[in-house]
Amino acid sequence: MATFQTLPGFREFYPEDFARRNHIFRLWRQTAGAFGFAEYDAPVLEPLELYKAKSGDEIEAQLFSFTDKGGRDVALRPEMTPTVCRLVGAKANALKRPIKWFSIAEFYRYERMQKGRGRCFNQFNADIFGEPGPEAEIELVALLVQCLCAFGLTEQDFYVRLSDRNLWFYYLEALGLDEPRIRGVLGAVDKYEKYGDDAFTGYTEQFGAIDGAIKAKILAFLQIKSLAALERELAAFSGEKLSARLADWKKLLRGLDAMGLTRFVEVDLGVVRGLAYYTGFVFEAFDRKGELRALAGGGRYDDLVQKLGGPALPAVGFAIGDMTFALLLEERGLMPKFVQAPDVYCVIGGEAERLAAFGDIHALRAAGFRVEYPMKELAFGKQFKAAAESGAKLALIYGADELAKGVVKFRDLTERSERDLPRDQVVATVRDFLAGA
RNA sequence: GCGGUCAUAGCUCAGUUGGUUAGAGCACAAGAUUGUGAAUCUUGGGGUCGCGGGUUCGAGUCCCGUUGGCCGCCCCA
Repeated sequence: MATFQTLPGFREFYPEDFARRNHIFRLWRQTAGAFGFAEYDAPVLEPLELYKAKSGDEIEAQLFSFTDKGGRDVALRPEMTPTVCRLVGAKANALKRPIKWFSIAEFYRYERMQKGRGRCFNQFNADIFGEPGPEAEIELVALLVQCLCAFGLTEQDFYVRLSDRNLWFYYLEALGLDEPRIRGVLGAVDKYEKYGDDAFTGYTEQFGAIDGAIKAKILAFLQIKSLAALERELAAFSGEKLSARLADWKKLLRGLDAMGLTRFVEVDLGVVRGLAYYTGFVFEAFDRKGELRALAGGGRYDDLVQKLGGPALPAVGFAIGDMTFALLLEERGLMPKFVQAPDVYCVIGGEAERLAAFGDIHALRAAGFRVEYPMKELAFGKQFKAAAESGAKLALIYGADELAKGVVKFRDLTERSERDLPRDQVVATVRDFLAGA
């Protein structure tokens, strides 16, 4: 047993693990590129104050934070949003709108481990700045869906729940609640799915028992699962805010429908999401079976760039975590097996032949081919076995007989056929063979 | 922060009411095999039984503590 262990909740990526991670990152990156998002990155270590400013002092308990040698209070980043707000805020006036950015980065949270949650994880983050209308949400929900579909997941595997903090706010306002009570109700709404009526306990303690008629309206609103139901419910209310909001909903859902994404999206006003900085549409992706933690989450946060010292700038964003996502891929059998197979395996007779082979090996590698050979002298039988196991498509055989004739033996490992090949044609022949394969 | 559960080889695990030098399969390595393919056979390396303490003539086994894993609660940006 090793003397030193990894810190709790941290992960090590052996080559097979790293290949899986790369696969995920590669498809996310490719998908974001297709949607016209530009990639960025930023420091892993940030001023502690950046996160306190966004989330309040309590956040420190869940951060890897410490004082550095210069006396600065710092924290390993637990999320990307404050950082990207700073980046965008600092150059907002010079950036072409809309600003569509994404990142794939590692984050740290000082939390207890659970299935799908560790202290160190990766997230894909995508954000759009400078677009106040639901056009930004359309783009991001579409990107979110495609970031999952790119791996072969379908509407059978996951769905996106769509909700709206603004709509709740305007609705509860129309029911005559003041702002503190609205926040109290939203807290209850967020918990309702899990706790039922007990979700209102906190509200009752703070504000007294909620009016029965109002509670009934709230519970009815919470059940709304479609645009049609929403329109019916709001028909009884007048007011510009609510009708403008309804128009946004129509635009959003029509846009998603036109992209063919309706089958992935569900209206579900029960989703409010914990943190209070969201200001409009919010959305979360879940596995259909409901066995895993949320796959992704996001929403609109129009006030945050300004709150963190930048100009007023509307923003929407979401993040996909890699841990739950990888669990889902494994569960659905969508995680490929990765083998790092060379293109060419060289079989080498002895030390003299090895020196001859080295020239070709390096030339092939310089030409971009993946070439392997045994580092130690091995019987031919073993070498052919190794060549077959390596997954290489062809073997080059450097034996004394061949080299005496100025050739190498070129063996197609799939066909099990061989022919002699003049030394000076090795690179060109390998290129032709692999291009045809 | 709280609770449950587990910890023996790289992996999966066995190990009897406490009793000699802790085992198997897989994996890895060597040989059979000095020029041709995932087989077979033989052999080998690899363990302070998570760590520390206690009970005992004797602890992988029983007790206490601790660290870590997994699962759940709180939280979830």
